[in-house]
Amino acid sequence: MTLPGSVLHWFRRDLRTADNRALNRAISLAKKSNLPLIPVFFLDPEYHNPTACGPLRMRFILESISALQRSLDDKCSSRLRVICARPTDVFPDLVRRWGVKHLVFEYEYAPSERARDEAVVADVEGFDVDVVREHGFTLYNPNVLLQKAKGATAPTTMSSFLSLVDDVGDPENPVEFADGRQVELTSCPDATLKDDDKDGYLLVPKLGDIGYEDCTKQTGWERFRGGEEEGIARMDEFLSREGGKVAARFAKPKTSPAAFVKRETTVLSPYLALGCVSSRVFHARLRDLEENHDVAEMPQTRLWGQLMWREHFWLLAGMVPEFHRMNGNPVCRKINWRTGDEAELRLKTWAEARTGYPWIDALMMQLKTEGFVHHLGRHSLACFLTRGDLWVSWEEGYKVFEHYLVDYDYALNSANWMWLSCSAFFSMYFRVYSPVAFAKKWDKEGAFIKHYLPVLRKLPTKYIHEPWKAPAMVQKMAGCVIGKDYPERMVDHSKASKENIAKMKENYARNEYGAERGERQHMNGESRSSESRDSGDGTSRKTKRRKTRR
DNA sequence: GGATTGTTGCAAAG
DNA sequence: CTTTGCAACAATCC
Ligand SMILES: Cc1cc2nc3c(=O)[nH]c(=O)nc-3n(C[C@H](O)[C@H](O)[C@H](O)COP(=O)(O)OP(=O)(O)OC[C@H]3O[C@@H](n4cnc5c(N)ncnc54)[C@H](O)[C@@H]3O)c2cc1C
Repeated sequence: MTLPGSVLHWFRRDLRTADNRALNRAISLAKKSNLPLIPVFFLDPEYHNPTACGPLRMRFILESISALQRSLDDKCSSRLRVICARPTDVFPDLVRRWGVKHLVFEYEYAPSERARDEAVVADVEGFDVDVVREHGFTLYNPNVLLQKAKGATAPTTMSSFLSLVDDVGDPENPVEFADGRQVELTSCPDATLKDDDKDGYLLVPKLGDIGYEDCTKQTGWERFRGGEEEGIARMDEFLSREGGKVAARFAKPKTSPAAFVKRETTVLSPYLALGCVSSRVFHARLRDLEENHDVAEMPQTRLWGQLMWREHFWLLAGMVPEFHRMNGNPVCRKINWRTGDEAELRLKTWAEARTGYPWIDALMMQLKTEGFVHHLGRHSLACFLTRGDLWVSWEEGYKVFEHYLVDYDYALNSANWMWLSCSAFFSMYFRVYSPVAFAKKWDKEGAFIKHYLPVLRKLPTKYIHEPWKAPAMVQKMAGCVIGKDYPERMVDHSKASKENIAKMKENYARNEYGAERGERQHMNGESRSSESRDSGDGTSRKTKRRKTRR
């Protein structure tokens, strides 16, 4: 049974009904042409598999699409279809099956998603399908920013990005669901719904259905629930703390990485990463807030600025090839990270929270049990793995974060790992986080450490940051013998960090980058101008840059 | 071309 | 409690 026609809205990182321009377009097209709206989400084995995507993030995604399904049922009586397949494998069939006339979706900017979208668009080309795309994941259409940018290239520092934003002005205002209009759409014929039901499209699968162990039995850890309503509620709650004063005086480096009962940042990142909350809605709320309160903080550190970091990194991620890797990435310094068995072993020890440094291991436990770590906690983890202590490539850390974080985001994860490893954006490599001193600064009493590392709970506070210093008797009394109940330190931080600073110096002196740095073009599918092709001397191009000194 | 700037370190010395 | 070494960094702004 094929439908005479339909409008397909493909949900990806826009799992919301509010301020969803693409969805609004789909709805108005359906209305105008009297066709049913068919919303679809793909559980794509390329992304939604237990290797790349851990159970906490998977659960968050499933919760978000469940919430979306309910919301769409209520708001426009259009059932969200959830299809377990690669979009490129099934799109032609779906177009035939539903007689798709219009395919609508929001742009994504990461290369693999871009490639997938191009493939799908090519697939449906032969079917006379009108493909409609909107920008909505970020505050700005990247091309609008690039048009105003110097030399049409993305800025690489925050201050120049901010002046660009200043030039361009505020982003477009958020829009209401269905542009605030009444929604009465042509309903989908029962026969079609029946077919879709038979194929299992009408229900959101459970974790167990798609090859995951159920992790919902874990208790005692903070649980971040997916969904648009949850995200909006979280935003509202944060912005109303002390009548907005908390948000108004927000200063990122002053928020505590050790706060776990009540978080000191918004924890909107997972909602922004999946589009449960629109960045433009958040932005508009912050603009409001700043009009009604005195805000003294620097742009970079106040709450509004956090969204600018996101915007900044997404603009770059759409321009820079191999943004999530060192090789082939023109903004990333080439650094001789450790390789081989020793690198494997170190990575494993770090990832299994067995470094022997309570602060680092507690943070890793927080990552694994909750899928979220405060920004400065991520700094500690990332610095330790890379330039601080272990000298293991940031790409390995990236993958571990991708797996465990509920807020995993291609651009933000890449950019921040490069930042922390002094591979890009930040270069003062002698500023090294100490796993002991930094812990003492933020987690003086060790409450955070004890919460996430129960084995250390009975240890006197005096030794909580450096348990190896506790006398044997004290260790025994606390039921925490070093080398038995809790591991020996894997490295001596003061020794390792000094060696690594010296190595950094050598690596910086080589002045090599992952690729030649030249003109770049945003890879967002609108192909603004004809491609500038390299003349064919491909491999011989040096990745060394002119040195200014020495 | 030279000065300025850069979200968020640490430990030791004065 | 402030300054300095770590080591001279890159990008941008005039
Ligand atoms: C090694 C490392 C890896 C990271 N990986 C990710 C990731 O995969 N996904 C992710 O969302 N964030 C990542 N971050 C950035 C940052 O730590 C988180 O965005 C932030 O901690 C989320 O908490 P929040 O929502 O409470 O932030 P808030 O301080 O409340 O900020 C609000 C929003 O601003 C944006 N934002 C905040 N900090 C940054 C930043 N440094 N860079 C870019 N955007 C920012 C986020 O969208 C965030 O939700 C990473 C940071 C580091 C150091």
